[in-house]
Amino acid sequence: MSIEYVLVSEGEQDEPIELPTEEDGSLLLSTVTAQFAGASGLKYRAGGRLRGLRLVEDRVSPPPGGWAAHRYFCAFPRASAPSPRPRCSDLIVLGLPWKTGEDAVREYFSSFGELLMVQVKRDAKTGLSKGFGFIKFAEYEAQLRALGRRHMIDGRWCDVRIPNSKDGGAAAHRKVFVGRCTESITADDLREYFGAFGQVTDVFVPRPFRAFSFVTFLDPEVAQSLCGQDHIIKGVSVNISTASPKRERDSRSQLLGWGLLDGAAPRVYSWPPEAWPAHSQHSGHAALAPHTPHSAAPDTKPYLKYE
DNA sequence: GTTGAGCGTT
Repeated sequence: MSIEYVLVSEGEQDEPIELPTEEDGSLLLSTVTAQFAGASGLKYRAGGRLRGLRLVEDRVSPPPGGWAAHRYFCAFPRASAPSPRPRCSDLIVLGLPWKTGEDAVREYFSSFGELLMVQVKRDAKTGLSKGFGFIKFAEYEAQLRALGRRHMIDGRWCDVRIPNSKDGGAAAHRKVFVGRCTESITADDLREYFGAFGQVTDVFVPRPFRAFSFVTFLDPEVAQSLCGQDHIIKGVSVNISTASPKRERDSRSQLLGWGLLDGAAPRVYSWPPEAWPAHSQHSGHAALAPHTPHSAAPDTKPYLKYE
């Protein structure tokens, strides 16, 4: 059997390329992938149906009627192939009452799912709790349920977060600094306003009042897209910038982000434009953040977390 | 009044 050329295209609608067969009449998959990187096999349309070609080792066998009877196109591994579920990480529990031990922590969080690990950190000498601990869930869904909402444990609001030591700085790209805040802008205001741009996973408002806040998004691209902009929230023009220490931000890229290097006028954004009567008393957001303490509990912690 | 509390003896 002599070499012949087979018409192969990447997708069914794409322009075909002639690929040479081997002496035995087979077509090497490596010949296919040389032109169509990532292809895992070949298929063709037979009487309205898709039909796959036999593949053994590197050799694709011709269909029963021979290569010339059809045009072929590539099969690719599923992009959304059985995606390995994200693994659970250790989670830090912050703000535990001094009296709370591992038994109470375990009992509380086991309602979210099976726990693989519970620790309450203690002073080595005194044995007294340091007020934080670590947990690990068996199921990622349980981790998602526990993250990003606050937890009332033994009478105190506690936070569950990915430990700083584990997130590799990824959180920084999802977080923005909101400068020029006034005291009238609450965590709920920020969550509602910025929720229009993407899912907000954390809002930090320092207490006592300081003229800034932090807003963390689920999607780092949302956070990055907002950096450098001015927005009007409840009539207040706030400035959004990257959430990193000041001295690390004094760079050309930041100036570019502000639109100050290419001559563009700084823009002021407001979304939605009519949503913020200047003096509205914020209300009715409990449904958005059902676990937010509001005035229900004396809460000395400076920030509110959501979802 | 423009940069956050606290982060793991093994």
